[in-house]
Amino acid sequence: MSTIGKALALLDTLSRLDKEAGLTDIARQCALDKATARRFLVELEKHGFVEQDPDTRRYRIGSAPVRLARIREARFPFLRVAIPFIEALAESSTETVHLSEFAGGQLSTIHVEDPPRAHRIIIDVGSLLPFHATASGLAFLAFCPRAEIDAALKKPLEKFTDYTVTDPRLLLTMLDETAARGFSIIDQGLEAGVISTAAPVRSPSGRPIGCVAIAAPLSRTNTAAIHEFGTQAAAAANAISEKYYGSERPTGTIAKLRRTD
Amino acid sequence: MSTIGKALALLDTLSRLDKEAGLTDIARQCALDKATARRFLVELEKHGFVEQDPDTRRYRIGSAPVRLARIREARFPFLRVAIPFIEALAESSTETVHLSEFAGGQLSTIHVEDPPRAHRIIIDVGSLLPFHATASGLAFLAFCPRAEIDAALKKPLEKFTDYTVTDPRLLLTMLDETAARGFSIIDQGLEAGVISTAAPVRSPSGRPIGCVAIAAPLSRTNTAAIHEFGTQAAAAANAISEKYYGSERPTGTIAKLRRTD
DNA sequence: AAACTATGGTTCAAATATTGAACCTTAAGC
DNA sequence: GCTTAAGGTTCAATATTTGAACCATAGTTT
Repeated sequence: MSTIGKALALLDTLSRLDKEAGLTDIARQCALDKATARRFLVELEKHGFVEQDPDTRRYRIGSAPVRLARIREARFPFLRVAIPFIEALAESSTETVHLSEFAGGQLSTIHVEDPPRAHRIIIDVGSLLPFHATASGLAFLAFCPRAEIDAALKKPLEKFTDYTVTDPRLLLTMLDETAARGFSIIDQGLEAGVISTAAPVRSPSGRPIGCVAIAAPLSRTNTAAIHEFGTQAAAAANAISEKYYGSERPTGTIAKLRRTD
Repeated sequence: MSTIGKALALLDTLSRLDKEAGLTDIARQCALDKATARRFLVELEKHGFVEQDPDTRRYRIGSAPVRLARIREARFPFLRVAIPFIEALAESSTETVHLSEFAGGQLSTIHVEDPPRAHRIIIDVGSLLPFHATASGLAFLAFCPRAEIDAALKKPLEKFTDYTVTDPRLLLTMLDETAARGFSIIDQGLEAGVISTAAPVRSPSGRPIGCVAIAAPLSRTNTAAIHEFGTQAAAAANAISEKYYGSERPTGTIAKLRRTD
């Protein structure tokens, strides 16, 4: 792996820790030599990507990403555009609605709207969504080129619950259904007792950039309700896509996209 | 320079461009070989720090910084804490108030509040503040250890206007005045017709982490008004510091800090 | 208080990744 | 259909990265 990759992986690891971490800790978590980790941290600090607390000597994410994020959001205001739709969907569905974005080969949760209910699904911003075990992952993959689907299904597929589907053939069938329907459904794939449905937000070229998903307790849903949620998620995803990219629409139909890619 | 440093410098350059840029452009702007720039971009893209538009093949800042920024702000909510004070100051002073943060060896503007007046100073979020030519830069340096002051004044000091002070000896005197007074004043150092005053937000250890600054048209200010603004900026900076770090106060007096560092 | 341990931080020869001139490919312009 | 320019790739030469061993400091145990 390149040096840059290792340094960025360190940054990612640091960001996923619950709190500030010391040098030895960081080196261990990243499987790097202490000297290497230190040089990376010093270099990242020079550019403001990490900060070292002068008292505790522990490291934390710096402020450079905040500046970059502002620029990114100013030019490419995905959150700003999407959040109103997510809020509306949370209100109408009275279930947890979350938005994910594809970046760095992973699908990450970037926003969550909780419904005002005592019993609801809790999802954290920043959490990663496995492609094979979440509605978002499936919805994302279903509209990707075949090569990327195969690549994703070739990796080891972790079994999170008794219901997690890990058979690539079966997953392919589910992807076909998702593509045909326009939204995915995953029954307890990541967490027991939770059923989810999701639809992709796509760029004008048809490529998915993220997903809108609704997660509900299995105990208070039925097939009809889930299909209704899926339809609503797909509508929200399309609305976000349209607002985000202007009135350009994804080229071609879903079926055509899957064939030509 | 390390590979990581070069890659992060590329990211910084990309963020400062007005719009998305092509490979050749980026390579030229960063003084890198095309092959090198490409490898960096590919590596940065893998981790979500840049994105390549699939149609135009141009590159832009990716979404990874947005995720990192969320984490940073959740753990270290500088903007969230500071903005109310900046807003209040803009309202009471009826001039442009801006907040800067030190990161990666530079002082960058991270927030600006414009007053509701037709004639006002315009400052962009993201703009860099030279240490010797801005009130923020001076206020920051004045509370830094002597070694850092010397390092900053040793660099070539650009003359932005006829009024920019570039004599290190004179600047040192101004820094002493700033430290004694608690806020800096710069008369047309960066832009003709603009006078500014600033005070540092400091961590409990006394180290500046950023500045609160007020910028006003020279034509409608006088010495008394500027001193009043300076006092207000210092009060806001201290209030931010206190709220941000809890009730811990910067250790020692200003004079002591300057001597012992 | 001496010995121990854990952490942050540093060094330098050996190992490895990076570099860039030259090359290929594609697409637009004429 | 030729020319130009941009994106992208290759591989030997080269500069950077690596990590075992080291030092320094602070807290803890005996």
